[in-house]
Amino acid sequence: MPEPKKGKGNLTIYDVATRAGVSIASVSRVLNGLGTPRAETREKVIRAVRELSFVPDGSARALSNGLKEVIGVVFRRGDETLFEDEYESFLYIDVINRGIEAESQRRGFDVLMSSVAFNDENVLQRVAAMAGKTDGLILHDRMLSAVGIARVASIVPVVTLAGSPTPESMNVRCDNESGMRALVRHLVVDHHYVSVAYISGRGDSPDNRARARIFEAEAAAAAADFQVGPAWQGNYSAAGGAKVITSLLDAGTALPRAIVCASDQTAIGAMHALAQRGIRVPQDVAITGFDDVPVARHLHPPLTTVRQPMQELGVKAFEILYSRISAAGGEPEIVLPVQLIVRESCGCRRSSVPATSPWSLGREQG
Amino acid sequence: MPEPKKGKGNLTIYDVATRAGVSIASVSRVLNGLGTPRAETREKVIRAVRELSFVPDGSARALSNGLKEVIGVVFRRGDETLFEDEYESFLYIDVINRGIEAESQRRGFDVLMSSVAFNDENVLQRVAAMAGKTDGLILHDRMLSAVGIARVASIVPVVTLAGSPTPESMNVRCDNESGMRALVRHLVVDHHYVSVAYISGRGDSPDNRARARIFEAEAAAAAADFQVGPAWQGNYSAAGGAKVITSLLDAGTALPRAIVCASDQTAIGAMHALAQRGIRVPQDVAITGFDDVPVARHLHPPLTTVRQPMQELGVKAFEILYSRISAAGGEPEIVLPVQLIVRESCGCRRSSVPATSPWSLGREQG
DNA sequence: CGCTTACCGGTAAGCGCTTACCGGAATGCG
DNA sequence: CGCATTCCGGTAAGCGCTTACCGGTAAGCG
Repeated sequence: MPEPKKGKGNLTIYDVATRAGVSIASVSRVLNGLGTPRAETREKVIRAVRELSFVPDGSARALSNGLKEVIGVVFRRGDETLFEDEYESFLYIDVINRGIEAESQRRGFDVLMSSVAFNDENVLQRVAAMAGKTDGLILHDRMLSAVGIARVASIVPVVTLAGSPTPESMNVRCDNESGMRALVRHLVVDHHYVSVAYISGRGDSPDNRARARIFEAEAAAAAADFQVGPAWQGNYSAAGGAKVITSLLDAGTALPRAIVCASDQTAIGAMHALAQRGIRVPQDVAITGFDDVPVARHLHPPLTTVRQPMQELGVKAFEILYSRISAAGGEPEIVLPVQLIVRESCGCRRSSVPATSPWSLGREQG
Repeated sequence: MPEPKKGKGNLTIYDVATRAGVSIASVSRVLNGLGTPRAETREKVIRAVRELSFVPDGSARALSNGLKEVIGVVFRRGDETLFEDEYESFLYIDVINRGIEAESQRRGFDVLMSSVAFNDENVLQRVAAMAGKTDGLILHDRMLSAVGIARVASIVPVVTLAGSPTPESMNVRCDNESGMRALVRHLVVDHHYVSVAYISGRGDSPDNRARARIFEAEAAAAAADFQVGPAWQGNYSAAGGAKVITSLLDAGTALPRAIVCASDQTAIGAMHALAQRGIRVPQDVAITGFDDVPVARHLHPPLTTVRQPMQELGVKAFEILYSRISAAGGEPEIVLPVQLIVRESCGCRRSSVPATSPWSLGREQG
C-alpha cells in the first residue's frame, strides 16, 4: 500500500568520499570516530560532510552493524469512551512513556511509539511489525498472551510492564502486594470499615490478579466482610468502574462501606456513578484507587490511592532492555516500591496543608 | 557508545526459504503479496514463516526499497519548571502528537518521537540523526532556524508546525489572524475595554509574530490603548507569563484592563501571578489565552481563548508529509480555521449550562 | 643505506532484503 | 507430435553502510 520509491538522487557515503578525495572507508571511519584517520584526512572528510550536509542512512547503518538504535513501545488505546478527567490528563501509560523516552535519549536510542486499538484483532501482527523495526520492545500491560510474548521475544528482546517475567522476556512492575496490603489495612484497621469490596481490573491482567489476591487475603485476615466476583468485575477504565456501581445499584445490592478500585481510572468512574445516585463519598462509601495518576488529587474528594513510581517504571524498563540489547545481561524482573497516599476519599480529613497552589510541585506526604 | 553487535543467530529469509524448500525470491514475493506465486508455493512459505515465527528485518527492507515506513516527530520539552496545571495535562504538543500518531497508523507508518531539551545546544545534530532514521520529519514550532530547516529538508521531506513554508519545507498552522482578530474585537468592542496588552510568546516564533501583529492592528483599529514591547515579552510558558506580570507590578506599572496572552500556558502563569497579588480576574483585569488546551476550561475562572484544532493539525501534518513521501505532491501550506471560545476570564458570565458532568465530552459553544 | 615495523587508508565482502532478468516446465496450437 | 507461448520461480545484482584484510609508504633500526 505504501508505494515504494527508489532512492532518487540521495547522496551517499560515496558522494562524500569522492568530494573529499578519499575512500568510503575513511569517511565511515571519521563518521564513527573509529580507527586512527590522520588529522588531515579527517579534516577533508568533515568538510565534505558539512558542505554536502550528509547524514548517513539509518537503515544501511543498522543493517550493517546489527543495531538500529531504536526501541519500540506498544500500548493499547482507544475505543473505550473516555471520561473527561481521563481524556484531559496524563494517564498511567503516558507517564511511563515519558520515563522511557527520557532514558532512551541518554543512550542515543530513539523510541518508536505505537498504540494499538483495543478492538484491533491482530495485535500480534502489529507487534511483530514493530519488532522488525526495532532492537527491542517494551510492551504495556495486556498486550499479548504468553505465547504471543514468546513469539515476539524470539525476534527481539522484550520487556513487559506489569506482568511477570517469562523464560524469554523480562518484566518491570511495582510492588502491588505491599501497596494493596497497606491500603486494605488502612481501611479495615484504621477506619474500622467492616465491609469492603474490590472492583477489579481486566481479568487477564497480572497486576489485577495480584491486587485481588492480596485484597482478599488482607480483608480476610482482618475479619472484614468482603465482596469480589463477577458483579465486581471492572476493566481498569472509568466506564468499567461506573458500570459496576450502576449495575449493583440497579440490582438493589447494598454497597459495602468501602470500595477498593483496581486503578485510579476505575475509581473515577465509580465515584461518578455514586455521585449520580446521590451516594456520598466518603461519608456513605469510601473509595480508593491505585496508581496515583496526576488528576487523582483533584478529584472530589481527593483520591486516596497507592502511588506507583510511574516514570521510574519507564526508566527501569528501558534500562533492562538496553542492557539486554547491548549485552546478554539484564535482570529478569524488577519490582519497584509503592507508597500509600492518603487523601480524603477514604474518609480521612483534609490534610492541614491545602497545597492547592499551582506552584507546589511537591506532593503530599505518603 | 552503544556497543554494536553482529546479528547472532537471527533468522533470515534464507532460513525460511530453506525450510520451505523454495528460493528467497519466492519467500519475499509471498511476504509482499506480489508476483503470482502458485498457491502451493505460497502455502509452503506461509507455513515456514509461521513455524519459524519469522519477521523480516526492517532495516534491510528499508534499505532495499528506499522506504522505512517511519516518520519522525521532534519537539522541545523540558527545562522550564512546569506549573502543576501544565504538568498534569495534555498540552498543545501532546494533543498534536496524538493526531500525528493516529493518522500515521492508518498508513502503516510508525512514529519515532524525540524530544530535545530546551537547553540542548546542537538541536540540528539531533534532528539530523532523526532524519537518517526516517522517511520524513515533522518539526514542532521553534525547532530550527530557516537554514537548519533547509539543511534537514535536503535529506528528508520536512513539515513544520506553526511557521511558514520555505522553498524546501511544508507547513501546517492555524489561522492565527482571524482568531486573534475575533478575540481582540470581543474585548474592545463587546466588552468596551479601553486598554489592552499582549504578553507575547517567544520572539522567534512565527505564530507569535502573527498574533502580535494582528493584536496591534485590531487594537489600533478599535482605538484602544494597547501595550506591547519588551516588558510584555513572554515565552509561551506559564513561568514566562507569571514573570511578566510580576515584573510589571514590581515596577509599579498600572495594568491594562485586559491582557491577551500568546498561549493558554502563558495565561495560566499570568493568572497565578495576578491571584498572588490579589488582583481579580476578570473583575480587575480580563485575561485570555490561545490554543484551548484541555485544562483551559478548568481554570478559575474558565479561560476565554481561541481554539486551535490541535489534533487536526497533527493529522494534516502527517497527510502532507505522506503525500510528499509517496509522491512529489503535497501542498506547501495548510491553514486550519480556529474558533473563539468565550468562557469567563474575559468578563463574560458563566454560560447557562454548567457542563461539569464528566460525561460531557461535548464542548461549549464557540 | 637496506630491511623490519607501524601506520594509513583503500578494496571488497558482507548485513538481509527486493526485484529485474532469465531459463525451464507446462500448456496450447497447428 | 513439435514448436510457440505462458507462467513460475530461481539467480544475482544491488540498496548504503561497516570493517576485516591487505598493500603501500613512511619511519625505525642495524
